[in-house]
Amino acid sequence: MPPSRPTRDPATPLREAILQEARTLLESGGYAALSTRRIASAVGCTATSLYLHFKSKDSLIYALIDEGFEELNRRVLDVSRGEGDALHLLRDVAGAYVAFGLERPEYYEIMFMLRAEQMERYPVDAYRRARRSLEVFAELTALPAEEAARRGAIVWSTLHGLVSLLIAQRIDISLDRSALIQDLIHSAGLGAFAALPSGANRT
Amino acid sequence: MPPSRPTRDPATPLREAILQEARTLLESGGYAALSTRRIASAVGCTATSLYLHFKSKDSLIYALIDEGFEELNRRVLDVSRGEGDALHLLRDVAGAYVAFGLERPEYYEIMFMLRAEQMERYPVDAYRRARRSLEVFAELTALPAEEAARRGAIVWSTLHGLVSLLIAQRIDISLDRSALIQDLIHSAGLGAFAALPSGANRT
DNA sequence: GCCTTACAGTTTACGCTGTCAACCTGGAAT
DNA sequence: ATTCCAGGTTGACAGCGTAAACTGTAAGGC
Repeated sequence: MPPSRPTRDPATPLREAILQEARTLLESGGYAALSTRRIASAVGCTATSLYLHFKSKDSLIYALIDEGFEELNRRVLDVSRGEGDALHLLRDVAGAYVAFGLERPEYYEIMFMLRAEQMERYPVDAYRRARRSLEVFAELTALPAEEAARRGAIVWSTLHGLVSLLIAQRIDISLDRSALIQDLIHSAGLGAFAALPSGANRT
Repeated sequence: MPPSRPTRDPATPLREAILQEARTLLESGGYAALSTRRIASAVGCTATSLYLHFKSKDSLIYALIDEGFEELNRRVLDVSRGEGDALHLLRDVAGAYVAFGLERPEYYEIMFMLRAEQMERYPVDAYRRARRSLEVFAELTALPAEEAARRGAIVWSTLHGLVSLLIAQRIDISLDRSALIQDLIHSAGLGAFAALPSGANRT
């Protein structure tokens, strides 16, 4: 006889079903749409069942964040292995970063726009590993480690500023979006390679 | 006989007392610490009394946001009226913006870091008026309106990126914070004045 | 002096949230 | 046959924003 299935399809065990529903809700309504009870009722179980598979709601969200970083890393690292000089590569990488943010704003939101106290329990080392793609900005500068790290952070800040303001709809809509993005990516290149007061660089 | 005071000190009518307590809670615990019930119990009234003076919790927060913009505008406009060439003025203004963000992170949070759907009801024109200081970035470039607006948005994005990542504690703490800020402000100057592919500019 | 009106607050309640403790239940192992 | 346990459920708790109904008090008009 078949191994006695529960009411749910065993091909998608509960944990995966919960994750899948969380993805759907996130993509359709952003972070605000994620609630344990809503997930549970869509999946066909009770809210507390969620805690059999995830330590907390936060840790469920961390799983989604990980998925987001996986995609971001894939996109960025793909592009970073392309051809061309460092400046053009950096612009391509920057473009890939911005594209990810604008194409998957809900993922970007939980990855980079949640307030710190809501992220407290996200393991620091996991976060560092997850942010792998951000190091690419630094590496492309080919500067000494500390200088490179600073330039990388500057590039990241620059891109993050635009992406988060666009997602939050704070930028004047009368501005030509793609021109703005182009200019800013160019500007990020300047931030990475142009002469800064602090030292080593090339024009 | 005295005009029969209610249990509360009439010198600070309820609306002001609520605002004051909201300020205190915001400054001590950020947006997450703001709850109608917590405010009410600290003030000595019920949660629903709040709705006699504010349309909703959101509109109470808008009042705080307005206060934040008032301070930001004061700081930025003060500096923008200083002496020096446009580039140095822009760096001073950028410095003032960043300083505000880092010195009043809880205000910065509700002003610029809340997700869009939570801000939906903030009147668009009020928001435009509130953001007066952001136009300074554009004005200092002394470029044709459209180009200036784009450059201004780029500068703002750049600064916002750094401030929001610092506030959210996403930037590697091993980096020298003030050097980073210096570099980024320099970089924002480049974004405003350097040659971009799109046209009019000066070195 | 009495009645009306308006205001300023409270009580109560609704539906929502994340989470915990206790309970149940069906199948596998002893 | 009995025990054990993983995987679920029920019920509850404390908190949230907010709407409706109620209460007490002050001021104004007659």
